[in-house]
Amino acid sequence: MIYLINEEVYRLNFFMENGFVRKECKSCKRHFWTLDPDRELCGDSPCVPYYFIKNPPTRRAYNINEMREEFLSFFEKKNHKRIKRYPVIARWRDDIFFTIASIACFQPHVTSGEVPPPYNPLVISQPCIRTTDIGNVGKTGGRHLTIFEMMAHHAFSSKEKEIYWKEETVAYHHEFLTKQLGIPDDEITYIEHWWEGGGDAGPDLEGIVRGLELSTLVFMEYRKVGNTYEKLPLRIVDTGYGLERFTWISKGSSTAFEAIYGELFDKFLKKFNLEKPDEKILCEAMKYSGMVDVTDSNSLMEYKLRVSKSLGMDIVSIERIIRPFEIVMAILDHTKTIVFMLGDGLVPSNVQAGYFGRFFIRRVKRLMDMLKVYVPISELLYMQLLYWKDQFPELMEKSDYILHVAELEISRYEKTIEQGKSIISKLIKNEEIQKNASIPVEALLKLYDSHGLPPEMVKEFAESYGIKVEIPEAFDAMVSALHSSTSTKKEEDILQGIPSSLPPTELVFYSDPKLRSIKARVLYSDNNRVVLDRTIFYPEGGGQLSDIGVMIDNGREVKVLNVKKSHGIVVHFVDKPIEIGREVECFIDWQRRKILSKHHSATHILIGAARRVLGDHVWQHGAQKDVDKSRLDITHFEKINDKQLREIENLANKVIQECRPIRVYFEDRNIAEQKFGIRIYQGGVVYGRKIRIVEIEDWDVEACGGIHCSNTGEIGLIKIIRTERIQDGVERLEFVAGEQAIRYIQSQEDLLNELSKILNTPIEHIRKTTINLVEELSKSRKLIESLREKIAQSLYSNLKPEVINGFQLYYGIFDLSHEELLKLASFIIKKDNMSITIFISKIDGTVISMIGSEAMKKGINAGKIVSNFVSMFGGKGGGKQDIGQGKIPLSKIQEIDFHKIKNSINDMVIK
RNA sequence: GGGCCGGUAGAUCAGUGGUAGAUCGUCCGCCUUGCACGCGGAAGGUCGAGGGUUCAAAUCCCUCCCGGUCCA
Repeated sequence: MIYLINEEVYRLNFFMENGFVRKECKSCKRHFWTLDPDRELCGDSPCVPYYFIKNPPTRRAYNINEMREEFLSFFEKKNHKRIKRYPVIARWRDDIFFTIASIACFQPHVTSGEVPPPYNPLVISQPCIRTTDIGNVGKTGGRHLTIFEMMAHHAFSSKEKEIYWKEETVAYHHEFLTKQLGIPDDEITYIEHWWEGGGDAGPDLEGIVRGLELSTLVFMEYRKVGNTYEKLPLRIVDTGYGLERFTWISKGSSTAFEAIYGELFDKFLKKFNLEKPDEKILCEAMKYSGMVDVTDSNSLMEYKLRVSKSLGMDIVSIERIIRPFEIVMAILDHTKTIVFMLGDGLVPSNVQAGYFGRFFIRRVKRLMDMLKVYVPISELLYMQLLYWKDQFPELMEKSDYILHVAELEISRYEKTIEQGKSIISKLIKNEEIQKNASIPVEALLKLYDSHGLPPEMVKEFAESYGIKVEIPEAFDAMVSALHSSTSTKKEEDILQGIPSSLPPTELVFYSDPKLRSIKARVLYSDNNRVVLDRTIFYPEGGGQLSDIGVMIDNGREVKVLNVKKSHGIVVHFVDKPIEIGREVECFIDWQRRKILSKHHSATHILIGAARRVLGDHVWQHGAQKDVDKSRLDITHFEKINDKQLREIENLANKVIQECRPIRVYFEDRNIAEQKFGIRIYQGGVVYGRKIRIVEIEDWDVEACGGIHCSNTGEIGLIKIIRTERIQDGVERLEFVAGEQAIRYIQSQEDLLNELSKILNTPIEHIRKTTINLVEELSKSRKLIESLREKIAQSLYSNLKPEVINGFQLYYGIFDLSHEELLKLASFIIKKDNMSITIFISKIDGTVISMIGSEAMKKGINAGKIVSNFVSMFGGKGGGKQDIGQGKIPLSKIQEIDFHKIKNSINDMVIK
């Protein structure tokens, strides 16, 4: 729906009064505003090459720190409040993993109008991570980066309060570029554009200088609803000034990376033993790199030809010179991304945001492999940390964690690849594959899906063994087809059929959490649901189970089985209906409530303890508070060892013994964030202007809707009962608290007592006794084995075979076990290759037959001998040619007539 | 959250219902001035745990534990 876009929205007084003219670009047909009436092109790449290279338009060169400061202090002077950066991991959002723009820090709560911005107007330089362009990083000289800083000034205007809007925004922008940086005003073009993102939309202007888009000035005022746009309650100035691009243009260096990383770039080159390519080649290559549409191979070829022509060199030679340099740029970019991700507490994992941490680390490793260099990744990351330490000191504080975890990831990756190679070499021994000398697609899919081996790696490895591998175009689609059956379960609508006119339920469990009973009026009821005007029943939420209890309706007891909340309405699930309009008396199961609140408070204590023991990267990943036991999932990069577990447990119990107060209160969202930081969102995304804070004094603060104890002392005791790794990077702690902890310890004690009785030894000796027992068992096994050999030997010498047609028939009923008979038979057939044996155990009716190698060649079949035999005596059994086993009922043993057996074997021999 | 693959000797793994194996490593012996190689021999196993099916389970079924991996 483009009806909102007309040139009027861009026709600013600022342009009119300052002599700008509106033109259409001859190349891309976009409209733009300029002070140069003769200009025909918009000035953006790909319509023009970068012509700031070796030709910067600014008054002077800035390094990245200087440029950031220049921007922030400029807007401070214009009455903007400078605010601190947000983490690159967007934990306050449930729709994105990373902070992708400065405005992302304020979505959705501020942009929706629900929560006021922390300051208004404000200025920020926000590090952002975008993974979509990862494949292009390095190839475009710096147009694509996975991590960049978005400098921005934001103003949030409402009907009540106007801050500023388009005119001032463009004026500020223009003043910053011209007066502050010294860019000639006729070199700046403003391209008209329409912006949409995250459901919001509005017109925007892109600020372009010498082929480089420096900034985007978005005027957010619509929300996209279906196919139409609705006015937002706020009008938001959402600007984005690319710090790296401003720095680049001010230096006029051949690539942005030289501008961003300065001497770090040279250090990386030195580390990899690479020379910087000839400046002339580099400049020429990068000048046109902005004109490449990386998704279009024609455009790429065109670009190569153009560079080749202008340098008078062939494409291959240029590639050979430029390619390693491009890879180093990608490594520079990715290692910075890794430092920020890990520094902001990301734990690499196979899921969600953590997956990207792993992905980037593995990618750096692969890039180094392409360069055929090996430098420990931790060295590169440390160089990044040193480079950024003055600007982002908080990252250096996390250096131990960052370096350790990155190396850990590398070693995991190497292990996967190593194992992968052995899996592939085994696979290619397969006959079918040898015959066709190629690996089929299904196998390729399986290698990736089950073993994580990228098809490119399989191809490279298999082809070194002469096995061809063809990777189908649709490989990714085929992978997702493998998982197509995955169903996303829909959340059932608990309010279905309930009139929407009902008022929100008054939540008495918050205002008076100690109340055990209350009278309330029934506003709605059907067969299994009741809605009241007010309730003390805590609904399921925040990982805490609901209260249960009863409602008394005029002496009649109605059971409350479960309670849920949706859109402010608390729905009680009950076992029978109640007449609407009745007043009922509610009683909650107080014992259960007490245990649940203990478990909930214990969860908060534990996460505080885990963070102190394991590190700041520990975040709650999920939690469930049940009656019997509870569990807390936390992010951590390796298995929690016993010592750490004890430390966490001890620390948690220390907090309990200190009887710290637990305060629960509602707080303004901005104030809470400023006071306690993003860390309060352990339990996930929380909505609303006022949020409910649960604060354990000097220990843990979280935004949480649960019911808690008022003092840590009430919990009494926390016992962690086990840990489990539920996925990479996420550890589950199962624990019990209060009475449940005591009960647990008692049951452990019962177990020990029982063991003590069984082993007939005091508890202190159980350990040693068990060790002895296991050793004894092992020794006995060996002894039995050797005795069986001996029995077989001695029995053999006493056995006299009967000769039938040249075969030696050994038979008999013995007081021996199954295993002993096996030994005996196997001993005989090794000595006598014309032997046929058939033995029966008097102990359990086992029948064993084995035959010598020559007898086998003559067609005797031990399996058949046994099956014939057992069928005669009502047993079961069978086997292969060389061995048969079976069983007959013990009662039949006295009926055994060996003549019959001999006859049946005779039949077999004659056949 | 939903799949898939795997767990057998110290290590790497083979073993599709019928006597638990191979290679490397270890130890002993031979050969050798010595070492490496070579030759001969030996030790080394709760077949991840528990339950079930079966005359018979490393093997089939169920539950659990551990590791790897993919998708959302």
